This record gives sequence, structure tokens and C-alpha cells, in this order.
Amino acid sequence: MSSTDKTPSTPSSSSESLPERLNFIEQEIEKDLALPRMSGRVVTTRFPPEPNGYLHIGHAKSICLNFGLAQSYSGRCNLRFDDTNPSKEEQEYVDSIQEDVRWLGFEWDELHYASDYFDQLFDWAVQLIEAGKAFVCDLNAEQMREYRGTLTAPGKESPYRNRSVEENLKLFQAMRAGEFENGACTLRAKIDMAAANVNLRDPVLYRVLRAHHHRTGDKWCIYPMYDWAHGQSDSIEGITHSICTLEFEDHRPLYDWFCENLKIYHPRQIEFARLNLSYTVMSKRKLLQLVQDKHVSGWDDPRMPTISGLRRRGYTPESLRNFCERIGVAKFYSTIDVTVLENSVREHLNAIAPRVMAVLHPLKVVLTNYPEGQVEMLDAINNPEDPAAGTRQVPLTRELVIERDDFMEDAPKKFFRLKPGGEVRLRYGYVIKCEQVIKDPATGEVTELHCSYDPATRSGSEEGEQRKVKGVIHWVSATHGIEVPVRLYDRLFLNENPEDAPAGKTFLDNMNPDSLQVLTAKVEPSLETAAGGERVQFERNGYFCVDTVDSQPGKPVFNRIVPLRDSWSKIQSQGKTN
RNA sequence: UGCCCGGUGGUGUAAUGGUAACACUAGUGAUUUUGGUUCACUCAUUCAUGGUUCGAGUCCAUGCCGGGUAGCCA
Repeated sequence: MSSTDKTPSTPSSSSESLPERLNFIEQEIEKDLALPRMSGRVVTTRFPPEPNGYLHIGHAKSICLNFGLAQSYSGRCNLRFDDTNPSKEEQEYVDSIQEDVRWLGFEWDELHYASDYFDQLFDWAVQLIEAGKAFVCDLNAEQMREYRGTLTAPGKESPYRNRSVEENLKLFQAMRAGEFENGACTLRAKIDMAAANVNLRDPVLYRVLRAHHHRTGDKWCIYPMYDWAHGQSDSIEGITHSICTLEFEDHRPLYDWFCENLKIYHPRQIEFARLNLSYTVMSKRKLLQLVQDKHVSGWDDPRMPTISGLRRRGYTPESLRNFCERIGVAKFYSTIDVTVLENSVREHLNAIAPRVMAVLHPLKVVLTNYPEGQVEMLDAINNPEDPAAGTRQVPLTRELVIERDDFMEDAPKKFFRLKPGGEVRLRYGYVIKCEQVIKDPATGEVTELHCSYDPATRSGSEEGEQRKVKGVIHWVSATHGIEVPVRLYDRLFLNENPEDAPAGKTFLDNMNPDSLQVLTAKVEPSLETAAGGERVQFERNGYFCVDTVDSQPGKPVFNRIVPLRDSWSKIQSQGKTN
């Protein structure tokens, strides 16, 4: 990958200038720019996922940060897979991660794998042993835990800590050669068992682990630990600023110790707070559980906070980048309200999504004075926010469907839609008046409305436009509209913090049983040919996306991305309807 | 109860010793052939107490509160 293949949609590529307000990382970088270690270098970052799951919106924050920093400073950003634990990692994840990063609109300068550095890492381990700073330890996991001490009490030194350099060298080679069982021994750094920072109490560098690695196959039976691999990988790639999340803060002294004792280029690690979203779980483990236990249809279920789920749901890369920009970067733990995410996508879709009429819960309307068999093609504006989007024609016929919610028999004062004897305008059409309400005699349910239309009120005509009524509703021809499956998604969890479960319960008990509602809607005939991934606004309703998996040519299936803001429901819930 | 890191409106971020700003939410009003969009207005003495200073959200001290941390995970 070269830095010249940036995708055109790369954010803020138009101007590489920094925003007037710098976040704390930018401020630190700014200070570092003059440092000797930056001489001859450009700001270089990396996004370092472990390929053990799909990327989620939290990773998007990190991606936007790392790639964004590189763009702001005309620097470079690599994609590096942190694949040091073959027991959890798979090629499927490697592929999905690359797809997701690209879809978000970023292109890496270099693609790397920590596993590319296994030989170098091994040599460095030998170097450390030779310097008397690492040793092979035969303690098992349980013993090591005992020797480590506690948060308040110092640890004690391993009985194997003082083996000779020669013996350590021989044993380490034997580890590599496969002469030990899994877990039989480890290579540890010799630092300080009394250190207040537990990470410095002779941390493990290598463990014996017989597992097939997705890249190196069966070449290795020892694998480096994160701490031993990460900083050195950064160093090899010339990363100037290694941005990671807060939980690695305590590891920084170790990161620094390795670079110093190996006498290699020393990048600077800077930590930031990871993203938390209300009504959402973000840990890979929990997302994996949702998938494995079939609470969702897969990693790309449109309700998932994964990048692939959001993509399938219909979110745009622009809206996600915008969201990441909006939430900021800081060092303290915070939770972003999901509505911020929802507003980001509304904002973008409002600008670009073509409007279309669709009735989700149809109620039949007969225009009693409209000639049978007559079809009028009415001009409809595709996007009021974008005149260049032009117009289209929608067929008006005698029999229509309207939204059930747009009719009320006993309407409160502030209900501006159809009521018995009341008038309303059919969007882009005529003013109609409700003359008769037909009900199912058995259940009392309203099954049909008989209305008259006023031919003098047609939209587009001068005198027709003059007729103002309070309400305008959308509609679809009962005879010309087509039926399509529509999936209404709601948040996956009922609780703002899904982890917040009573004793004995888990986040799974907080799942929203109604997070998916499937119905059949009646939509404009023009939608028959909508292609997978296409996004539209169902007027007065919400933004929808043609599902890329379940749609067939001529048979689109719609996913609701996000509903429109709805001030009427707010008025209702506040009881201000009169 | 060691070590590390944090505490600024309902939420999230700014203010780098000099008038607490921006965005979102919420509320009110205006516009509107989407109860959408857009526009206007309203909403904080910065965890607490001391100290330094002409002046402190910012510096210092103490306290309180929150988070991370004892994998051969990352």
C-alpha cells in the first residue's frame, strides 16, 4: 500500500490543517515535533487490532484518531495486526478488519503483522538473555501467581531467576525447539519483583503454546506476549506516537523499559479513554456471545454496534467519522448517549437521502368522488435539501393507503392529521376530507375511510397551492404501490448500561425483546428496483436502507436505519395534546 | 488498601494564570405541503477545603469521589 492510494472519500483530506482546537493528544504531538527523536521523521501512527473479532464502533474511534492524526500532520498510519495469540485469532477476522477500515474511508500506508517480527523478537529476547536481563522460569501459572505478590505486597523472586546466561540461552533454544510441554516454562524479563507496578514484576515474554498460527503456521511453538511484541513492533515500523486505550497506561513503564534496554527507537505511547455508548455493549467477548448464542443473526446483524452491523443497517462512513469527531478524545471515562450516534446519521442522511412515500401500517382510504380507474401522475420532490436531486412522479388513484397513526377518531386539539369530518392534504396531491369511517362490526376496528377530495386543491397548481390546511400526510396508491418487507430495529438493550444487571442476572437479561419488528409496508412503485445498500427517507417516518443480504432483484427488503425526530410523539408522551 | 490515571452544565469536549466556549440533549418561539429540515432565544460561579497571586477551572496542599491494575489475553 502506498500513501498515494488514499480513497477519495478520506475525511478532511481537502484540508490537512489542524482544527483550531487541539485534543490533548494533538497537543502532546505538537510538543514532540521539535524533539530529536522526531528528526527526519513524520508523525507516524498505527491501528493495531487483534484479529480475534469484528471491529465495532469503539474501534472506529481509534481508527479515526490514528488515521486522522496522520492526515492532520501529513504523516503516515499503518494497519498492524497484533497476532501474538494464535489460539484466538483467525483469517476471517483479518479480512473483515481490512474491509471495515477501508469502508470507513481510510487507507493504510503499510500493512503489517506482529507475526512478521517473530524472528526479530526472538533475537531480541536472546540479546536480553545475554545481557542478563531475562531468564527461563519453570514456575507454573499457579506458582507464578503466588510469587507475584499482591497489589499491596511485593512479590518474591523466582527460584530460577539466577540461572546462568548459558543455561538460559540453552533452555530458551529448547523452548523454541519444542522440547517443553505447553505451559511448562516461560521466558521472563528480570526487572523487579518488588515494583509497585505489578507489570514490572518480571513479566512473561514468551510462553510455550502449540497452536496453528494463521500466518506462521506451525513454525513456532512459543509466542511472544503483548508487552514484548507491541512496543518493538512500533519501534520497527518507526511509529512516533503509539496511541492506545487507558488500560495500557500501567504498561507504559514496561513499554519504555524494553525500548531502552534493547536500545532501539523509542516511540511514545499515549493513552486515551475508550468509547462507551449507552444501551450498548462494546466488549468483544460480549459481542461474540451475542453471536454465538444466536441472540442476533451474526456479527453484521443490523442491531450490532459492529462496523459491519452499522454498515448493513445503513449507516454511512461519513456519519461515523463525524460522530468520532464530535465525541472528542480525553482521558476520562465517559459514556456517549446513543442519540449522538443516531443524530450523526440523521444529519448526513437528511442531506443525501432521496425522499419517498411508504406506508408502514396501512389503512385503506377510498376517494369516493375520484373517478374509478383514473391515474394521475403527481410531481414529487426527491430531496428538498438538494434541488439537484430533481423530481419524480407518483401515481394517485381512487384507492389509497395511509398510515394508521394519521387517523384518529377522537382526536385531541393538537392532532393535525385526519379525523372524522376533518381535512388534510395528501402530500403532493389534493386536500381530502374524511366523510365516513368504516369499522369492523365485530371488533370495532377502523378498517376503511371514505373521503372526498377537492379537485381545486391540487399541488403544483396556483390556486391549489393557496389552500392551506394544517396537516399533510403521506400516502401510497393501493393499486399501484408495492408490498415490501420492512424491518424496524430498536436498541438491543433496555438499560442505559446493559451491564447493570441485578445479582444473578447478566447483560443478556437486559436485552430488548422488541429490538426487531418485521412488517409488510406499501411503498411507491419506484422502489421496486431499489438496489442493495441504497438509502432513502420514508417521508415523515425515517431513513431506510435496502438490505444487502436478504434483498433479491425486484424484491427489496428494507432496514430502518433510524427514525425521523418525532415531536408529535413527544407532545403525546408529555400529554400536551390539547 | 499499594501503584497509575481522572473529576468543568443533563451529555460530551474547550478554555495552556486574564470575560467559562462549542456541540448534542432539553425547553420556548418562528418558518415549513415531511409534527422532518432550518432559524432565534433559554439552561454552569468548574468535586470540597485551604494556599500562592492584582487575578485560579488552570499552579500547590489536603481530603472526597470515580476508573484501571495482581493472564503463560490483548
